[in-house]
Amino acid sequence: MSHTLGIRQAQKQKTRQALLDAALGLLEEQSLSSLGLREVTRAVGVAPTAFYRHFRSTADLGTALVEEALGSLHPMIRTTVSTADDSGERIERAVELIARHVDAYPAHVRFIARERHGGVQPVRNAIREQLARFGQEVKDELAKDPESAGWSEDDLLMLANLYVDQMLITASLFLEALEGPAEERERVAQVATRQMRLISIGREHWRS
Amino acid sequence: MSHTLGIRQAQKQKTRQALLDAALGLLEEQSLSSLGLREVTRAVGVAPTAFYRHFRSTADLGTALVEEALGSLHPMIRTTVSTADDSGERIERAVELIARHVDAYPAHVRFIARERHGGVQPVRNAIREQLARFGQEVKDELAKDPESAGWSEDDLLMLANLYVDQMLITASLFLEALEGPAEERERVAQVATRQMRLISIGREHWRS
DNA sequence: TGTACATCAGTGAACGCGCGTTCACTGATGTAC
DNA sequence: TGTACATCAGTGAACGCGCGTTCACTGATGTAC
Repeated sequence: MSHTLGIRQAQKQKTRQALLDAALGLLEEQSLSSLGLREVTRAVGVAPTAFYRHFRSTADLGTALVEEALGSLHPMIRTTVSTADDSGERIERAVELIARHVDAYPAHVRFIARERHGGVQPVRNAIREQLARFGQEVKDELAKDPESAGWSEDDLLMLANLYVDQMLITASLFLEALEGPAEERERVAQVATRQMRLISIGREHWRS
Repeated sequence: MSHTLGIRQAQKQKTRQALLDAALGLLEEQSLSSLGLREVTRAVGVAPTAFYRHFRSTADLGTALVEEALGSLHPMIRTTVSTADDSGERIERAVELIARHVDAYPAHVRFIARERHGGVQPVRNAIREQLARFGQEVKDELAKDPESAGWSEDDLLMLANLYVDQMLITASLFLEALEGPAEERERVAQVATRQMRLISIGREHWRS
């Protein structure tokens, strides 16, 4: 039998989500360090003081947004990296996946790109931790690949982080291209694919 | 004969520079989009209204900081990329150069990393333009290299931008390591060197 | 060189405004019996 | 099922404060003769 939340709990979660959504919208045009608590509650339509029932501060809300933006991506990344088909196709599929993710969640991607080096330390730390997890996970999947025979753990992690950084750069370029014509997005996809391919060629010929 | 600035002009430039310096200091712990004009003037010790004699807004000050942070780097990058010696040594020298630059100008590097995707559009644009110039310049130098025979202009630019992005990532990692122990900085240098080397290996075996 | 006037970087008072945070509250929901 | 009490998400008034911007000003520097 499914556990139904009480009415009170359900309403609270709804308000909390509304605050997160409103904040994410406002953050398209500013940084977290200038986001005001009153702005957020005004956008939702609740009293400023209601904010404190859910978050200690806007920085606290920011770390919740990091979890929302990156927390659910881990399985997706694992399967994308691990799927064993032709290396060239795998890269094209990865780039395609990034493009679709940026289309579907532009505000989340923008938030991560912006706050990764932003002015709010707890949020930077939360993002860094998530990206480090991505790095480890990509490393784990790469390790299973026969191509990784003879690779040290350090070198595998070095390569994994190179891929992760490259994915982020690509996502951020797709984001910029969202407002432009479709050709621009196609150009970004082609450049990203060739860069990933070049890295993969480097991997094939690597001797530690 | 050298042209001496009038006393008035000299004093004005001095105040302007003091505003830029103070802003850069304040931006170590926040984003430009939350930097207040009064904060800056207070830090310098002038009246808030004096700000308007030099900048229209904090966004305007931001674009001036972009020029200060990146404008003088073009010759340095050109010579680093173009110097023709062993490829492995060139990479080590480049990483070393980045490390020293981060040591010498940590606040400038932080500012660029933070505002590249920050909440102030004119500043993002100014940074994008400077980085695009870096990409073109690196491409020009790579083109002179005998290794680039048979490479299309597009592929050379793709590779050049890969190097530029990699330099930025490396600079940002050195920045984080600044507060840590010396071993951490050494680790960053080694990882960055190997990543650059892997990219260069990819370059050697690239077939368009 | 000296004088009379123009320029303009920096001042200081004043303004209206939105901010984060506190506090006691209300009334719907939850719980014990 | 009905009743009496507890919980707690959201309210609304109030606070002191710093913000960006305006304006007329001052007095050192610059310029014309």
